[in-house]
Order: sequence, then structure tokens, then C-alpha cells
Amino acid sequence: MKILVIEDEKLLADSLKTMLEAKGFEVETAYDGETGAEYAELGIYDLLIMDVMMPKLNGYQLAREVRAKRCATPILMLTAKSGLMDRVEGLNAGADYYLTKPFDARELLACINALLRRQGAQVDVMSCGNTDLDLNSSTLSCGEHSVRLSSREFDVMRLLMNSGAQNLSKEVILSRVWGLESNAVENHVEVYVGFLRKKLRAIGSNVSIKAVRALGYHLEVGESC
Amino acid sequence: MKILVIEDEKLLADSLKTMLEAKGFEVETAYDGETGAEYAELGIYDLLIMDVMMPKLNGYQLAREVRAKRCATPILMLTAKSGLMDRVEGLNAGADYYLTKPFDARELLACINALLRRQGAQVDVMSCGNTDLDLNSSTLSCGEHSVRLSSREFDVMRLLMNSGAQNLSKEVILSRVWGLESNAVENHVEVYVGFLRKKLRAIGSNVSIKAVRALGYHLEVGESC
DNA sequence: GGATTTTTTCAGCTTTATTTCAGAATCATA
DNA sequence: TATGATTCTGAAATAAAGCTGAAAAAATCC
Repeated sequence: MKILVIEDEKLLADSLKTMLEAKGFEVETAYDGETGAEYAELGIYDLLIMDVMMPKLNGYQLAREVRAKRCATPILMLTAKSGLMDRVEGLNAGADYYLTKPFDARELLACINALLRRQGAQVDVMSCGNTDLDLNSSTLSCGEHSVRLSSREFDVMRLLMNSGAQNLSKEVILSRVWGLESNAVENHVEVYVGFLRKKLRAIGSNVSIKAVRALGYHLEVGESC
Repeated sequence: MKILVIEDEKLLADSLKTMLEAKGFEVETAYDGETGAEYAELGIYDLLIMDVMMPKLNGYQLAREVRAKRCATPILMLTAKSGLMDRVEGLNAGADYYLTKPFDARELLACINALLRRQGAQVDVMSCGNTDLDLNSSTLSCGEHSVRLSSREFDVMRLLMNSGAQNLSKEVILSRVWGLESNAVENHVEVYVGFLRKKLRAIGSNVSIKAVRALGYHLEVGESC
């Protein structure tokens, strides 16, 4: 995640940079509005953080300029101007969030996350061992390899991943996946466990579905990978 | 633009509704968190405005619940709790903006616009791969070639372009294009996807509509073009 | 009012998912 | 190790999901 900080107070800009880098972001800085616009319009950033009061080009102008160039990068305005109409002007100029100084690092991070969440079609994944289950696309993946799960396979896999090393009886799996009033039988679970094992093997996962006689199934991460 | 207001103070909820309707939005209201969650999860709204302090399910819980159901509708939290940690909690729960009461109508509108802008509301050309959708003329174009879309085709295409690589279930497409209380059936979606595929092919687009069994449809940019 | 376009309906077809079943393999223990 | 219960598996049958072309119905445009 790349962030551009546009802020004329060098000290603040640099401490922001340090703080954000500590959180794992890639950060670049610009110390005036014009340079900021130039960088921002490259369209390579995931987020712009900008001050309002800056030499050459102020934050409102900068935001308008960036939007006029059809650059849709989210903008977080960070400023000492706390009047109502300032906030309104900032938002109307194209900002996505308006935060007034002094701000708290946790709040800033929460805002950044909220804005970035919107950006990258947030992926939800559960993992176990070297293997991920993507909840959006029902895909099981391990390194390069991945494979789609049908919806039943997905339900069973998610249940297993959810309960970790705890055993799930076939009865429980049946009721949670097929529903209470279905007339599915225990062999259904066996068949689907079979399907899942085949797919886990196919992608080279180190996760296996262990059967414990009379108790049910649970996941196990293989030691040798 | 459809907005859902979730607010237990009926008076406030209704005045919001009136105010927003005056601005041309379609507004529905829910007077407690549970009802709100139920409505919100339909995924048919462009924006959720919610209070924090509500009976049954508070705003934070509601936001988490909605996000857990993979519903990505933008959330604007509107509340009297103005403490720093409240704002942080709201944002971390999945809200996109946190506005404290008392708020000014102009500020609220500016926020709403900022959030909807993100949705792709104010743009007039959307693109994907080598293909553009002109929102003014409902025209799909790719290089020299272009083709007009009927209004239903257009609605479906825009929805698909808006959600990028994320799958849209037929249910969601139905409710957003045909409306909740229409008696349209899933085959309508299939037929329209068919229409759109034919038109995409006709203009030589490298974009295709991919069906993912049981999950819905999404756009995919072909590698060779 | 007739022509054109758009939307809906429907039936048959292909593909993929799920269920069923029978027999093989495995296991626990008497 | 023999036995009965449990688990595994491949193949076949059935069901569900998705696609398509053609035609009917509705809406829109001269």
C-alpha cells in the first residue's frame, strides 16, 4: 500500500512518514501543493494524505486539481482548520475524509484503514497451515496453486477451518451444512471430505482432514511439507 | 440513489428522510439495529446512515454484522458520542465516516456526496479493460466500435463495472436492477448477461462476463487482445 | 395505428454439483 | 487374527445452475 503525504511542515510530514512506515505502508512525501499534485496525478498511490494550508496550492485547490485530472485516489484531509464550512469545502472539493489537528495516531490509522478498505476489494481469507480459503471466491489456495470449491465443499471446509483442531462429528457437520430437516445421511459428509482431500492434495497443501473414528473430523497441519 | 437510515429516534429519522428526499434521494428507514441489519444485508442500498446508540443492536455491532455478511455498502455513522475512542471504534467496525451530532445539514450532504462519489456516482465514463461505458449515452465502446445499450442492459453493465472483480449474485442484480418487489426471475439476469456478452463480442472488447457457479457474475479482462 | 425496440417468457440443451450406492479398506478389540 | 463397525472411494444416477434462440408481450417512437 503506497501513501503520499503532502504537507508543508516538514517535521510533521516526516513524523507521519515514520509512523506509517512502522505500520507497513510505503510512504512518499511532497512538501508543497504543486509537487504534491504532480506526484498524485501519477495515479500510483492508494491514498493521499494532505494538509489544507500549504504554499503554492492549498489543499482544496489540490484536491480539485487531482479530481479534475480524473485521478480517483482517496484523499484524507488533515488540517488545523476545524470550522464547519472548512469541512464542507474540503469534502466538496473531492476529499473523502476530513480530520482535524491535533489528531490521534489511532484515529488516523482507523481512517486510513477505512479508506483503504473501500479501495482494494477487501479479501477475506481464513487460513490453516500453508493453505488459504478465500471467502469471497470460495477458492482454496496454497502458494501458486488454487482450486475452486463448490458451495457444499466450501461450507464443509469453512466449518472445519473454523473449529481448528477440535473434532466435528458427522452429525454436527450434517446439521450445519445440510440443515436439520434435510434427509442427508452421514455418507454425504464422507463423500465431501473425500472431495476436499482430493483438492487439498491437488494444490499441494500441508493441511489434511483427519478422521477420528466415532468422533468425527478435524484439520491437521502436516509436519513435513 | 437509495439510502437506508437506521435511527431509533423516530423524529430524527423522519426529518432526515424528508431532508434527503428533498435532495432527490430515495430513502428508507429502520428504527432499530436488528431491522436495520436485515434491510442493509439485502445489499440494495448505496449508503447506510446509522446511529450508534440503538436498542437491540448498536451501531458498532450493526456495522460489524453488515460487514461480516460481506455487504460493502458505505456506512456513515451519525452519533452523539464524540470521544476519540468512539470514532476509532466506529471506523474499525467498518464505518466509512464518523460524524458527530449535532451536525449541519450541509456537512451531512457533503459527506454523503463524498461517500457516493466513491461509489462511482458522479463519473460519466466508467471503464474496464479496453472498454468504456458512457453513462450519459448508455454506450459501450472499444476503440472505434461502439454500441448502444438498452436501459436494462445499461443498468446491469454499470453494476458489473462498479463491482469489479467481486462477484454479484443474481439475487443482488435482480434487486438492484429490477427492484425488490418486481416479480422478475433469475433467468432475466441470465438473458441480459447473454445480451451484454453478445454486444461485448460485437465491439471486440477484451472484457468478458464470467459466471461463477452459485456465486454470480463478475467482469474479467481477457489476457489476449 | 403501425413499426420498431425492449423486455419477458419459455423450453430445451450443456455443464457442473450433489446424491446414491455398492464394494473395498481400515480399525478397535474380543 | 477374526469380526463387526466405521470410513473411504469410484461410478452412476439425479438434480441444479447456467446458456441460448425463438417467440410473445409490452413499451416506445414515428
